[in-house]
Amino acid sequence: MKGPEAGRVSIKAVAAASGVSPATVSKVLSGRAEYPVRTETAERVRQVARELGYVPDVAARNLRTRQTGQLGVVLEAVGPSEPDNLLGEPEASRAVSRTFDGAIMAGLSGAARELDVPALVVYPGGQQLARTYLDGRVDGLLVSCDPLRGHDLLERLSGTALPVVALWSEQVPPGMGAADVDHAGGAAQAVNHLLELGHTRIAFYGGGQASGVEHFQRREAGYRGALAAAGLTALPPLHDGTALVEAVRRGTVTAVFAETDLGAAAAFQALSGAGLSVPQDVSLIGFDDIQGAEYIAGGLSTVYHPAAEMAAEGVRLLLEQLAGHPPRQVLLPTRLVLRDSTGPNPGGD
Amino acid sequence: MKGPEAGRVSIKAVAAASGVSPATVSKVLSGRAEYPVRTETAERVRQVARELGYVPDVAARNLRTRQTGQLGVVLEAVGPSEPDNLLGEPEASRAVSRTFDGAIMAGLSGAARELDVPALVVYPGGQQLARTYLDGRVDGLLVSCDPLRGHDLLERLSGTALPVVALWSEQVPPGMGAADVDHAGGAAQAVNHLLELGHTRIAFYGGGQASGVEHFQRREAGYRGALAAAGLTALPPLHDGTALVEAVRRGTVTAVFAETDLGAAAAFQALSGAGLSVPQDVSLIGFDDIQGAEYIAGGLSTVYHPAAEMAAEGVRLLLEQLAGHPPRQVLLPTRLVLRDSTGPNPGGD
DNA sequence: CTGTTAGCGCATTCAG
DNA sequence: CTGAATGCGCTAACAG
Repeated sequence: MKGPEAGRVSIKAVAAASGVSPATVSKVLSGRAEYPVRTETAERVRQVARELGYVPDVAARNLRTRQTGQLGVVLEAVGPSEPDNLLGEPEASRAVSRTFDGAIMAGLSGAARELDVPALVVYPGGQQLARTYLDGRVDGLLVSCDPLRGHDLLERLSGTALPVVALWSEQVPPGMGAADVDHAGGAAQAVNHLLELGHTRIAFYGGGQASGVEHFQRREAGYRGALAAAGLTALPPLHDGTALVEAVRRGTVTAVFAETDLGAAAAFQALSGAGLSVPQDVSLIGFDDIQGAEYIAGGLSTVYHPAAEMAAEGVRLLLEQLAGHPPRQVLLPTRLVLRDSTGPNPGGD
Repeated sequence: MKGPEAGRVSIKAVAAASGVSPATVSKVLSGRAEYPVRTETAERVRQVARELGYVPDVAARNLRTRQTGQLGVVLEAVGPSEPDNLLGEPEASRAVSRTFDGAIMAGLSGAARELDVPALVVYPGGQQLARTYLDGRVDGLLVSCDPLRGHDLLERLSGTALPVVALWSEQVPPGMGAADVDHAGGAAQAVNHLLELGHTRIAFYGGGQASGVEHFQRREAGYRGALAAAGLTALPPLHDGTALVEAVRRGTVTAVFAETDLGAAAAFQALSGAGLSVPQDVSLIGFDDIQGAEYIAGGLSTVYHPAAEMAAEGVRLLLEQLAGHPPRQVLLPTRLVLRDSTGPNPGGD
């Protein structure tokens, strides 16, 4: 039984118990080949260490080696107690990140595990505090950017010696890595899908207040780009349910690309409230593939948002930087998820 | 300009620059009253520290003080790369935690910020690895319990000197704190709401495979308890859409309490596919208040699941334990969220 | 009130 | 191949 004393076994105790010096124990347990130790001795030391329940003290190790192996994480959405935003940030922005914080953590954890990062240090201050990330707690920092405010932190960090990778950000100060989702590309996938179904009158549903959110702007840009590439022009964006219903009734639009799945849900609610059906009267496609998307609009066609993959990529990028490579910027590809809310264009065009 | 050299300013440099000894600097910057320092001196030291951009080295501090102020976190859902479960864990279990990991992190972060916890250390190994949490990285550990596997880890941890608080767990080994959601109470709130609307034939929708999940069992128990308290007997549980539709058509049930919001979404889909409407033909209430619940079933009445609050409470409990208080177990109250999927019982009874 | 001394536990020299 | 000596940066004890 190792017992509660396990934490108190130091390298010195192991050394004494196995009849070697602390230095030798350290060499053995470091596992590194550049320290030649007789196999026999090494074996015995390892055995004794195991028996004694030796656990290396990371504080001492960190102090000595001047690094931790740990990566820092700044999450953007830090909970209900976060002070209200002074900039009048649209609610949509926060909702997006709240939706994906779980996925972010999952992606980070998965990558960390695979790449042998012993721990992730989450700074609870979010991006509010100008606190220091340079206190030696971590070797590098992942910043999950607020679409509206993230850049401040990045700017402040850009002068420091701390390697940084931005998540959810395409543009970063020089010297930083970045991983983001290809919002424009995803929007184009959605629009192309509708085009292939024969639709030509395709509207964008969303925008309005939330247009301050860069991701959504890129989605709209992707939508416009895909239409332009097909020789079509974008219709005026639909900002609410009544405008949508009206446009569908008039036959002005036969398909709708919603900014988000939640937007698609709202659109569907307006539509079905007006007696219009999906996809018979109008095709509907969203963006995000949120949990429960299969229950929206009788099974929502949408674009998968690779938040977890992006986070995992961020870990890889940061580790790359720590290994001395120059920072890179990466855009993660989305993927169509087709369910039942999109169908062929019934009309002539 | 502090510049990239900020991290290299040690307490010794500050001492030299302000003409005092390192110890005095330490005393000043510790801010603790038990070390009396002349206000004048203190002022000067602080000033110099600021000018030099001094940042305390946590590794050194941790080594010296034998504590970190940091709290460890073991999240259960650790992403897509998690090795498949050998126990045949129902998908539902994972879905629940994935849904709430974002909320958990938000709650932890918020509480950590308010209570001046400098950082949360997330162990990426999840509950898979038997890795050590005793390496001095953290002063205490929060374990977000897998409904099925969490207890193993808790057992293994219960012999150690590390203070532990379990999240999402009612029963814990002696000596541990715990915070959980009051699933049974929440279910009772839902059922009581239906009873107040005049329903007496109230069915539980869910169970089936997922019945291995303790939380869901407690929800069902709460449902039964509330009915029993009203002098009613529970109906046979409905495990799928067809059973549900049939029961409603027969008039056997007039109201349904679904195990989860996602379950409610599935129920609604089956119902509306069969031409039945909510709440006219049958009232429907869920559990969780997931994002998008307002779009389920035309606005789902449900029970708010205080995951973030539970996590925040966990931080408080752990800090309490670290301060020497005995561990406590806390159940977080749920709250009804009424929307449009529940209505009065139209029938005679 | 302030300075001096002594280590926290480990990883790295450099001798042997 | 192994061991003795050194110090990472800080803070707790004690001496002034």
